[in-house]
Amino acid sequence: MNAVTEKNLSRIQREKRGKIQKAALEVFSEYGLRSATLDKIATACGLTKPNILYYYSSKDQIYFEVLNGLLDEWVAPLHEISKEGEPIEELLGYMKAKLKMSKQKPKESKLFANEILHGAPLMQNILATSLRQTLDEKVAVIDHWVSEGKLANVSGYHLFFSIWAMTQHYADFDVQVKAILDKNEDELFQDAEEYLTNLLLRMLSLPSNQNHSAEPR
Amino acid sequence: MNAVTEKNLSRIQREKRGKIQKAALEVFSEYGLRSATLDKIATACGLTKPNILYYYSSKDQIYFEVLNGLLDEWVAPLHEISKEGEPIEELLGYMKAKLKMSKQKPKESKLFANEILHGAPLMQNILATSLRQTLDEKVAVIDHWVSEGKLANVSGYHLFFSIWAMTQHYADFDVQVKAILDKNEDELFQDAEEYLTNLLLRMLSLPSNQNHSAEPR
DNA sequence: TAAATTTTTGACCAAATGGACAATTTTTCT
DNA sequence: AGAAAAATTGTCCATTTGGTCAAAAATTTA
Repeated sequence: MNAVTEKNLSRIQREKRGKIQKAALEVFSEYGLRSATLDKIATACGLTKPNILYYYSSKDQIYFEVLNGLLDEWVAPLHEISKEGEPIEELLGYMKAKLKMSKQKPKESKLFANEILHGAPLMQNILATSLRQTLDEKVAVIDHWVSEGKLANVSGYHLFFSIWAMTQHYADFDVQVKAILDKNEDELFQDAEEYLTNLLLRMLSLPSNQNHSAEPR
Repeated sequence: MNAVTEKNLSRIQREKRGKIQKAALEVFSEYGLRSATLDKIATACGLTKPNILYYYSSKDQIYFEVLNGLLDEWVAPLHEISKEGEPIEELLGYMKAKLKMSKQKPKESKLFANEILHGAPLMQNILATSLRQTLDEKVAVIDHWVSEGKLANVSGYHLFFSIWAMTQHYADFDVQVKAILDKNEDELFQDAEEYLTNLLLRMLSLPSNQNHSAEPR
């Protein structure tokens, strides 16, 4: 396998495919698969429509590539949760990583949100196998921590659901959030982090364990 | 004003418009505004496309009517939060009302989610005025409760964001939830309610206030 | 029951859009 | 430089789809 560069692509191939994917992310995240048009993507990346179709065989394929290209990155923070770490620290770290992604990658977040919202036709399989397996493992870690008395007794699955929901909310529903709060983005996410840190600390700490060592500002 | 029936519509008018709106909700919530077609709506309600356009002047108008028709119902639980009530009880009640809506009206939830996800072109104004005002009032109530020492010190705005996010997650991302958990819907929402009740209790109770009277199962 | 009104529909149109393709231009290789 | 390969584009096409319209059918009214 002559693997000089990723997948044996020429310089031009790599550049153009990169441009297309970047533009496609913009357009797909704003409009969704169906409402996005090749012309919009073409304009966004300064190529012509037939030129785009020279690099990707169809609009659907571009969408698929973009989605898949982001998947690993999207799930990565989950893998960082370490059995060996201090439970609450690990989970706070996970929340913060997810919140950071909402701030820095809102388009990606919206792309996934839209896909799942409409039945995840391209991801259902991955959700039910890969993601599920990873999550099962992490929930087992949480159960272990709970049984060891290091964490309040909570459902690991629902804990993850709520962390996902609350952090992604700031990206996916940013229009609503910004319609209600005037703060600039930095302030907003700063406040959100404080709020969520406090929330998790209170929810996950054992009643006895006077471990309320929230970072002082 | 001859207001015998709603807006002076004949029986046929009322029936057909109702059918169309119901079918439109199905189709729009599944596909979104752009991907939904009049033909799909027509099939879903057993009418022909021109017949639908006899009752509504355009596809956009149907969408607008459906969205607007649901708005009040959607915000209603917020108004139920009473200044006079017991703080934690009021907020738990709100969460439960929202969770119930996720269970019983997932299509409506998805419709709103999709609209906001794509910039809320038809609702931005309402979000920034009506919803914002209502929320400001309720946040003032929360601030009041906090200042009176009846509630732990939390940001009212972020509290509402997180309640929205966590409850709607079970409707909007049901595909993902169901790919990970095998439970049937009743069990799932029962577990979610327990989890969220516990979460809010722990987050909102004052440290001193040994008010952990979670409902025993 | 006959006229007037409302409702329904088949046929049709124009715009939008994903995609095909042959011809041309640019780049790479020898 | 010149041939070969890769990249780019203008043009075109078929399908989808929102919407029109005149005629027909059904309902209401007088």
